[in-house]
Amino acid sequence: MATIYEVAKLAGVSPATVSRVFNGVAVSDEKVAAVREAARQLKFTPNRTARTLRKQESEVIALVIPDIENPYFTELARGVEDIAQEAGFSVVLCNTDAQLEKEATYLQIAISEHMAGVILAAASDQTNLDDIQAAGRPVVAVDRGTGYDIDGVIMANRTAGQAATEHLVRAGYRRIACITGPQLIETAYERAQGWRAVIARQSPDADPDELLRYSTFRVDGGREAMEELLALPEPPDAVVAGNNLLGVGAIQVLTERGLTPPKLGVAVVGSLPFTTLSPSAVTLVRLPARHMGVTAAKMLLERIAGDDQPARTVVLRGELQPARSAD
Amino acid sequence: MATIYEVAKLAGVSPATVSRVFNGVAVSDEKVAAVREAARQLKFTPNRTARTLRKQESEVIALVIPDIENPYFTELARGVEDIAQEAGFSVVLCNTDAQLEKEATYLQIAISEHMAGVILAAASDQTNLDDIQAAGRPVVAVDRGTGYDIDGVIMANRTAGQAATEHLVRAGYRRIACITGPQLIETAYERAQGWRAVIARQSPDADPDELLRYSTFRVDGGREAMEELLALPEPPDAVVAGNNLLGVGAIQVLTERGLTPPKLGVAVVGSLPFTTLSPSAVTLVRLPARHMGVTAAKMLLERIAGDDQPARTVVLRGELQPARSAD
DNA sequence: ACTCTATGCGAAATCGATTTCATGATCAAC
DNA sequence: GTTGATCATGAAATCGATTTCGCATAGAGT
Repeated sequence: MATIYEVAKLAGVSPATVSRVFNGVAVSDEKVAAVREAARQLKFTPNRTARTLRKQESEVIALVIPDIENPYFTELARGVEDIAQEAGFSVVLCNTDAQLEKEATYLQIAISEHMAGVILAAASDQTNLDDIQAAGRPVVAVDRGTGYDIDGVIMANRTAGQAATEHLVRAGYRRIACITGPQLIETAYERAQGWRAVIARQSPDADPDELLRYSTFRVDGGREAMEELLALPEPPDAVVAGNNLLGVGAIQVLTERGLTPPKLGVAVVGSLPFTTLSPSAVTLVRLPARHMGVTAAKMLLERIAGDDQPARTVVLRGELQPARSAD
Repeated sequence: MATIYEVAKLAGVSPATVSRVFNGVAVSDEKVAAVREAARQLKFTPNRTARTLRKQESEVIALVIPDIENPYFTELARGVEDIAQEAGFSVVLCNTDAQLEKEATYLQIAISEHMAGVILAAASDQTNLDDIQAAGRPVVAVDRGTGYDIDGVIMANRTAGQAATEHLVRAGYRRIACITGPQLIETAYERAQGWRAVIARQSPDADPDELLRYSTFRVDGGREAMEELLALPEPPDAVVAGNNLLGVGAIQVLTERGLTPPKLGVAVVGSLPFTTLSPSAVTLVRLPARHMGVTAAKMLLERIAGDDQPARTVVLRGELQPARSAD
């Protein structure tokens, strides 16, 4: 816990010079050597708090996500972390539980801790970014939009929902249900829209909503919705799950009832990283979560560096990984 | 981004008084009102950096873990977060990838950002805590020990390994293998020791190491080890997986080969949160990860509050959840 | 030889809060 | 009525780094 003053005294220079040595400003070789030696002896580590206070910026970026227990978001986090690390930034992970209040708290903290920027997977479209924008901190949206004109990286959700559904159609399924997340969450809604478009084309007469379930983006939600669907007078012969956890829930229910895919067709928008199912039995539209994190982090770093071009939105596509029927 | 000085001026008081208002020190009612009103008008939020610098402590605790993509650790993180939140602390999650170097970096950051304390799942037993101890910051070990005499919360790993193995024995399996994590990681080693104890009792003549595989604590590791075991001249009829991800990997391989449990018996030390397998087919020794986080957070908060009783170690037990053979 | 520019470096100001210290006011006690 | 204790309050010091400013020295240009 040595300070710059103690190092200065030991090295026989001024504190300013010590600071210069550690910030790559021109200092004579002999003084550099003296300072480094003194710093080594005292185990000097610059106090980041003081540094941040003076410079009015820190090398920390906040990653604000709704569910840290969802592997999709941890994968995203890995992407962010890898890029940030390289650039000398550290990442603090903030879990909002999809609650606006917690989210607001973390955004305030980001401001008052002078964090360099924020990557935000918004809890809803109600998120208020006025304060953080007023503070001049860059924000990059991931996974979901925010209603503000800021940089963002999103998935082609509608397309993904469509691809998943179409693949089930091609595989011969005829009564395809859809389980997705809360209706007010854009990703959930869009994926359902993709599903709906295919259904409408396929069987224009059917009431689409009969086989559509808005739920939570969690395993429980998938289980409940799947059970509801199976209890219908005329149950579906296939289902599209709107995210990884819904897929897990749905498949759990199916497995328990002996309806293991492909007996009942399952397509998931997202990956099943820890599935113990034979990987070939379920159709996936894999979402490049890590890549989303990487892209967002790069954009944020550019903004932090002062880039002020107009806001960009990057759209990433999922990759269809079809189930192989015979395995 | 108003400062305390601006608030003071607007309210017609000194900055000291503004600080007092926000820290619950006695101030006359009228001045309190004036300050609050001024703060409201200016949207004043205290600058945490300045506060931290002056007070030499912050309301942030670091949670340092080896693998943020492992649901075991995210569950632990949830436990920590919930308790910390209640107490007004925020948690920053630091992912070390099981690399000593990254871990050391994060520990340095914890010091130089004046974080209030650290909860650490050590990357190995080589972790150096000298600096952070010298800085007087409390550290609580989770999941794994550290070689230092500090508070800790660990699982009864040996017992868990034993329970998992015994259950397979009772279920009638006779050639039980074990896949565990890196030998130098205490949890991996201990769980294997539990397995070994049962095997030694059961078949004293057998060479235990033939059926023991040290691997990584990841899905890949489980896959590889399982494949190796199946390729043996005399393959096992059951396997104990040393953690959740190894279990996933092993089961994946088995499923691909039509050896779905319980055809080949599987017991996992840990949970399979996102398994799509019928939950009853695999024996689990569930580890209370969330509870571990909760306990660790409470201990850390006590230390932060100044508690200096001798170091405590809390041992949590896994809970056997037997596979039901007929389902 | 003389100006001009560049460069190294120390003194001191600065970031924004907290906290110590001193002051003056209020009130109870004797 | 004096002493003493208590309390609200402001001025100023403080936390530890960065950065501005100004000075002194060195080297380049004519």
